[in-house]
Amino acid sequence: MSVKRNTPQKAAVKHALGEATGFVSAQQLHQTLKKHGSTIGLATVYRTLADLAQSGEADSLQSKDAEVLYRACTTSHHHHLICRDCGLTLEIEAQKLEKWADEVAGEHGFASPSHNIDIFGICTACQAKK
Amino acid sequence: MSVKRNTPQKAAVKHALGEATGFVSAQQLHQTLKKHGSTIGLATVYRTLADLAQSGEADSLQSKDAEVLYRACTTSHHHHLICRDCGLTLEIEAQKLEKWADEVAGEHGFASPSHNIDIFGICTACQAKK
DNA sequence: TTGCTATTGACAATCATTATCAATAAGCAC
DNA sequence: GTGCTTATTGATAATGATTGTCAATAGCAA
Repeated sequence: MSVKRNTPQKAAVKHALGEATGFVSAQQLHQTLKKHGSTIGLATVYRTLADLAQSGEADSLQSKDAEVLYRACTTSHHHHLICRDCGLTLEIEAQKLEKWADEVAGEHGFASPSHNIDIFGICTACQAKK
Repeated sequence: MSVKRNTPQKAAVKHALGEATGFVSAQQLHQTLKKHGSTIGLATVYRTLADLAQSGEADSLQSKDAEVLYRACTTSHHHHLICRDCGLTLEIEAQKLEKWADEVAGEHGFASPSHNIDIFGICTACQAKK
């Protein structure tokens, strides 16, 4: 049960994640930080992101090619509407859905239900670009 | 535009996938096939699974630790209710959901909507084991 | 300031997946 | 059946994200 410490590295990762527009990978974040002069280590970026995801300060999501993407978010439960082109992300509230998912699980006798729900599409800006 | 050929290897992968109870990884499937005496190569298992997923004969899903899991399925669109313990999987129909997802996308101006929806829980059998 | 130890960063190790490529074998015409 | 074309296979190397290791560093409480 270790006590957490505040370090400039953690602050930097947190800040960089907040600046990003959509979901970003640990690798991308590391590149960005280095471009801005940071000497932060790649492993530290991974560790910090894992912590943030753990504590609910960031959402994570698997991309198509087997890398994990992260994004700063509100701590309340929500889902995402994500642009397949530019990665723009909107947070979606869906009380109805939560209820539906839990009901479906209950109907089949499943306990401790949880779910993954993400919607993808092409945002208006990216549509205009074509 | 190559013409597909039927090979015993493809049939074996397809059969093994059908035998599996829930989602399995390419690695697991390869182990299983070898245990049953097959000399199939790992790369072939990967290739065949990718083809099946492409053609809609199998569903794929990302597990927590960055591996892709596959499962034989009906070709119509559906979602899954998956046991976190034993991997038991049920297919779920949800017209309401499809509609809801498309509506949400439309409301925000997103085109060509698609979605990932999976529900997890502990099935009755696994609850009983505790 | 001092001491304890959480944290860091460079690098090695792991692991799933993909690419390479020579050898094999489907499918087809005859 | 025979022979030809080329899709497919399987062994292995290569890739790339992520995690483990460990000595050095630096929070933070006293």
